[in-house]
Amino acid sequence: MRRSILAGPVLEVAPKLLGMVLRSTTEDGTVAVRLTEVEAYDGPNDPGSHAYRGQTARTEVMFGPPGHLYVYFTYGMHFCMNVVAGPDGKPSAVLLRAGEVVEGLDLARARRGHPTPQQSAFNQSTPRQADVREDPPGVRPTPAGIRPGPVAKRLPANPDRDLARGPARLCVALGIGREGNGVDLLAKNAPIQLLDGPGYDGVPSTGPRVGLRDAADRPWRFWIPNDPTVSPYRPHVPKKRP
DNA sequence: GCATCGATCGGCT
DNA sequence: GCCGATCGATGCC
Repeated sequence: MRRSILAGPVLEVAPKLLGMVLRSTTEDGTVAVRLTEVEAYDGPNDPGSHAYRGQTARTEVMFGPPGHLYVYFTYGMHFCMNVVAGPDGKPSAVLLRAGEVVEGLDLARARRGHPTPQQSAFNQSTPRQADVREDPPGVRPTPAGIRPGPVAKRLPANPDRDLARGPARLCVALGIGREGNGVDLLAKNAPIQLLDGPGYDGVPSTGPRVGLRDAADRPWRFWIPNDPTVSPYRPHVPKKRP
């Protein structure tokens, strides 16, 4: 992974991050994800960017060189992270919104509070007793003894899909919080690293960024089409007045 | 100072 | 689909 790739215009950098791998190592172990969904934020030209109104203590990392990690805290409980892009001094960044866990699956599951396959009925033919729910009236076993119905529908076919589906989940799966802010992702011994990975050859899908009030019309979200780990689109919703 | 609301998520209806 | 949680950055008086 070369820093010069990240130093270009953020709208060119963002799609290039698709298919790249972010790997994080803590005392608990290593988790790596292949990035499947990102959003571009173009600093002073972009009302949706945290850097739109100039540099603050929170946003100072974005004003530094490309390839560093900008982590921020939001909604009183979540962390989200960006890869700083563009040349030194230009505060553009790419929000990492989702990925597929490709290493450290068990650790990622534990951090996200997902049961391991051994602990649950996921993907097993015989559900444990606690997962069995009462059938609604009218539901009967088929002649083969298989009950279609709420139980089968409530258990997702692939729970691992959700491990890093969404920017805050991605941070949890990788064990990244405040202390990740400012880390140089291209440094040789950094605890969090951006690696070339398999890359992505196809044409990314694009659309408006998720949950923004301002500049909601700019199609600066990029994702790998048909990838199940991409998060669902949500428009901005104004809060209700008391 | 104080009020507002967010680059969200999980639980519940 | 709707709602509440929870805190820090920002903006207005």
